[in-house]
Amino acid sequence: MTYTTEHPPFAVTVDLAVFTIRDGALSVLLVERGADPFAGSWALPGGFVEPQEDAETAAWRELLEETGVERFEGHLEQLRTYSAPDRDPRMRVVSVAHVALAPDLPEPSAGSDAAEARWWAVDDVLGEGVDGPALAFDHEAILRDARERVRAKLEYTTLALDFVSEPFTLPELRRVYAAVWGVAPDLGNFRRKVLGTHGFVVPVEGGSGGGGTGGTGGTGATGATGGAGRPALLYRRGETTAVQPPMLRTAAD
Amino acid sequence: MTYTTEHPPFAVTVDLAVFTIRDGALSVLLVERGADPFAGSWALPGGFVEPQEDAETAAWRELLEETGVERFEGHLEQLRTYSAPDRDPRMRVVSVAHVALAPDLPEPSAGSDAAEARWWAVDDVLGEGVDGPALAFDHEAILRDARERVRAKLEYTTLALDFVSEPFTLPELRRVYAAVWGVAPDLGNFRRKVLGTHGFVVPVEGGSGGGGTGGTGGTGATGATGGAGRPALLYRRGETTAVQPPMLRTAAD
DNA sequence: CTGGTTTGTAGTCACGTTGACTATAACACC
DNA sequence: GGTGTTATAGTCAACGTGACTACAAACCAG
Repeated sequence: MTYTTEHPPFAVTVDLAVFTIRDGALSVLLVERGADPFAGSWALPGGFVEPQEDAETAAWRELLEETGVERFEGHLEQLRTYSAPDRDPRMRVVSVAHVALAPDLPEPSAGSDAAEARWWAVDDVLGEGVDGPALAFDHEAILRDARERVRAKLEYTTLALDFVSEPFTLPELRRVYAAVWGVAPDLGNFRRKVLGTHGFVVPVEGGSGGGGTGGTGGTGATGATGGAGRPALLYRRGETTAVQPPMLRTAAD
Repeated sequence: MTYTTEHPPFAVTVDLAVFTIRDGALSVLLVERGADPFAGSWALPGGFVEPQEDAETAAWRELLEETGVERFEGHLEQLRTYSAPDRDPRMRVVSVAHVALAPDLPEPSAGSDAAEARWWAVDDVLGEGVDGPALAFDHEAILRDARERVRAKLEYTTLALDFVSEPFTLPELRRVYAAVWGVAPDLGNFRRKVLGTHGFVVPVEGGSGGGGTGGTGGTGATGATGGAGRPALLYRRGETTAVQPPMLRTAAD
């Protein structure tokens, strides 16, 4: 199909930096490109915005398609728009990049047009002198911006909650911060801040993490570590989305 | 001229929320639309992105055209992209909105395609039950987002410096915060914060604001108030761009 | 079932920053 | 040369943080 316009022709796409925590590491979903340009390279998932949808809708659609999940529990927000004239050698493409956060998702199906899709530890992609894959287009810059956005928002919002599934434990939540920032926040101070910020988390009625006495149904999904140590209490997310004053990251990376 | 593509055809534009402080009020540059749709309404300045430029370049170009100045001393950054399918009744237009800040600029020339262009106090445009003009398209939402961006960034960056021209006085700078936030920060605390943040401002050698003794050339541009009171010292901007911990706004509006 | 280990929980304390004020200095204008 | 206006300097209690130490609870191995 072809179209005609009286204005400079642009293609508008969305690109997605989908983050999750896997094995204690901040990870991002990448797809291997099957066609030129950059065939064989890895790229952020994305696609064209359809005529009747806005960028966010397109991002949600691509997200569902690429991750293969039916119902996405998580967070999606616009990052910024990348519009360098030569960012795609084929044509003029303006891309509205988005950031998505999710609790541990299943290994993606290699579906659609991508040759393959998998999770990569972000440090393996952006790290200095690491084995990581080269990213297509300007996706490395996008990924960097996206990671910085997530790091920053963890400070002054409750965004970390979107990385865990309910109910969760405080140690689980703390591991999110550790994965994203590269250093774990101080244990005691972290508890004080999270529990002291009204509406950040709410305790689950009589819920203890371990498989111990009660057995109210908790199968043991609690401990990411599973085994030893005192079981933690269970929590759900509260109403609050802002953390004021912010929880500052302790430097690293 | 017409173009053909094999992808859904989009027009890509930039819209600009250009802010300045005029008469102690945060003001924005609006143009009156001369043609339909929304003929007679006011709108944010903007225009099409040309084939060989990126969005930021286009924004700079439009900024110079619309304000009529040759050299723009100020700040320009991308806000976010607005892409609702029906935001422009004529065709599919995706707009990359930008925020620009500048010291008091001259009254704009009504040049180019706009019927008229002038500064509006933002409170007259966004205020409840005020006389202000109705904005075209989704420009009211963009303006709201833009104002919030500026308000927020004043807290944790030295962005306020882009509203004053050098050399400036601390009271001048404080009036910027007052205009943007709607309330003036406490005088003493403001001085402590600005002067105590290394690299926020640097004193001008032997520069006193008033027209008093020295007369080093200072014509009296210093005092926005001009007249009475002890003249303030002059400063220039420092190297720092971040304010950590942030200077919190004291609520209002 | 007992000891060791692991992990979570509770509480302390010095330090820095803020927010609210009070007092003083310097100039312009009348 | 007063007099009012505006800038500058300094004080003090309250709060939140960062860094630690002590304590409690459960799992696992032997």
